Amino acid sequence: MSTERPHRRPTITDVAARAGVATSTVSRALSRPERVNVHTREHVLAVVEELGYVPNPAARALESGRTRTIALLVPDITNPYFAGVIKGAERAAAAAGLTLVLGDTQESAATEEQLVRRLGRSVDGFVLSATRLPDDDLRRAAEAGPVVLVNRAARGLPCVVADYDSGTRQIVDHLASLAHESFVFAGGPAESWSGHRRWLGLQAAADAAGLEPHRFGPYSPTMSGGPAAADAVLASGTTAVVCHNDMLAIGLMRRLAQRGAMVPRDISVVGFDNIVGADFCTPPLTTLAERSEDAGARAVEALALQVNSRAPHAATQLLPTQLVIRESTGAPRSPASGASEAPGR
Amino acid sequence: MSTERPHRRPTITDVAARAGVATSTVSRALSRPERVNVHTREHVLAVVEELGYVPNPAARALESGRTRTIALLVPDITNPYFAGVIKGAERAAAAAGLTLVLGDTQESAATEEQLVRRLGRSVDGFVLSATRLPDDDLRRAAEAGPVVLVNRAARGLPCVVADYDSGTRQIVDHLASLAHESFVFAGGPAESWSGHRRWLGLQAAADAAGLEPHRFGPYSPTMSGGPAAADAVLASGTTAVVCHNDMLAIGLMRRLAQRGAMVPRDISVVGFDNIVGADFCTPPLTTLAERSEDAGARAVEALALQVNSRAPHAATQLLPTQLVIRESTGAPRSPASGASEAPGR
DNA sequence: TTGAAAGCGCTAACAT
DNA sequence: ATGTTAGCGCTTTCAA
Repeated sequence: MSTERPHRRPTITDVAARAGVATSTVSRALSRPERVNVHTREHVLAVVEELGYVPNPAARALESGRTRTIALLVPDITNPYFAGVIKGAERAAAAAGLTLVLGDTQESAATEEQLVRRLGRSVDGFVLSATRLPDDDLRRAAEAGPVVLVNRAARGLPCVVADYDSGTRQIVDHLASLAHESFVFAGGPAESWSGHRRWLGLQAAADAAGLEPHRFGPYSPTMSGGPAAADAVLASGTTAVVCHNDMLAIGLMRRLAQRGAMVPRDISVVGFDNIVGADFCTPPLTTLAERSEDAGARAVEALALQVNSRAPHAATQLLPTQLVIRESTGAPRSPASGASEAPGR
Repeated sequence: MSTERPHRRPTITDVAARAGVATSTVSRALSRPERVNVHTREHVLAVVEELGYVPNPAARALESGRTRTIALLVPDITNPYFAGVIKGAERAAAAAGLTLVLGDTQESAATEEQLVRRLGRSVDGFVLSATRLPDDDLRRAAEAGPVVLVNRAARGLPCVVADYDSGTRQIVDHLASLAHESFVFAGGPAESWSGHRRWLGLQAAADAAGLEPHRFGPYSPTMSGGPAAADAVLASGTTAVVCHNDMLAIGLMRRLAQRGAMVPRDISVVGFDNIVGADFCTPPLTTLAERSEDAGARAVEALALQVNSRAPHAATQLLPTQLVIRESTGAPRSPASGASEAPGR
């Protein structure tokens, strides 16, 4: 057993002393290798290696004002959609040499605002995913440092959003081709920008296709929002329901099953997100696939650009969406053969 | 439009000057309020408020050597089990005033090791969840700073683990009570400690209950591992399979369905984790529930303790497990009535 | 090409 | 109770 006292980590001074040079030389050898004699550089690097020296990021941050750390805020980590965003962001951050701090805002604007404030000084920028913050707060945040939005647009801020215009059109066209004449949109949180866009898109597409859209809700965008939505939908007698997201759709389908309604025979169900699980729930869910990992990755890349260049730019990146048709959608029962109104018998 | 130049953030010096006191007084007023005259304190705090002063964490970190940041490393963020761990960890970290950095190791020991090195200087400690690192590496990491393990035990390191002894007994007893006489364990990655423990527990419990256990694998602990496992299981003719985790179990059941095998009629399936999705897959999965959020939270709490007290301690926290019986398990077909061997016909 | 020295913003002795 | 001062580890002028 060696006398392993937890020895102090070597500092740049230690390296300089050991190498017989000034600290500034060590610093240069590390960050601007070309500005130091190749010979001394190699010597310095050898000592660095020998001592296992690693620069202290706090000291660097103090000097430069940048931490090489960015924050990603999501409404709910356990929602598989955001898990995808996180994964993509994590990968892109690692690739850009940035450290990723994660925050769960618990679907709350207040929590989100607090996190932005708390983390503001420790990070170089934010990726705000499905933020619940009003535009004003967003712009204020953007004044303090780079901000990139995911699935939310705000004038002057860069963002990565799914192409909901195309997506909602795909959904409505699908429903129309099945001969549905109207549908219900089971909405999510009122502050949800993507929910708003989805509804706008659905209305426009319905208008174009001659369907009649109705909006219910708001419901919690989780499985627990399902029962309320299902009951309302059942009571309405609609033939199709488009849900704010897959979690809600799955929760809704469970309740539907409990209440004896068959999907899609009695009601067709469509979701948004195409989360893991949408393919193995019962019945497998027809849903609009977004590229969540791509979204996370693109957002971080855009942020990295701003962090590095210090140049704010406000491009909007539109990510394609694609309707994945599974078994939760079908033709509505024709009124004449509807079991519930079968005469006689 | 105001001439909003992005003015320099106020420092402690600005506050001191404005308040007409020394910087140390400001510092004290903020961190040790009781050690400063109530009157001056209030004045200082007012100025702090007025200027919108927020301490620079980098400067604090440089001085104290602590960053009030901890890292959580998980093998795969998109696995709902780890999403739970992350959520719990995030909540506990916020409660303890710690910032949480997240790392996805992509099921790779090399990536994990790299992350530990890269983040080592920027965080006060690590929570390593289902780490793939060998004991030696773990101990080395623990020398550099506090480490808490989730679902992995290593001598001398604090950890939070699920009670697999009880859990595997529950599984085997359930299978035995259904009159299964043997079962297959579809194993996960060879480096997985929890996989190892699960297998050990299953063997012991099987021994006690008089069942015959077989181990197949390793398989990828994801849905994509399912097909290989399903095919092997089918070929073996076993009546029951216990899968390394729910993702694998669900992937396996899909393949089983594709190949025309009925669950549980032809084969009973058991998973580990009780992820979201285990309740709405087809058929709903019998699985051993772990308290993933609790695990994440406990681990962070244990880490916070070490970070604050600087006192290493190595307690093992055992989290209860509970078998959730759903519809993927049932009695094996009695050999006499087996459809596949029905004579004649 | 290299070295000396001045901070970055904050906290913690040490003085008063 | 408050002020003065010396760093924490690093980068960056400015000189040599």
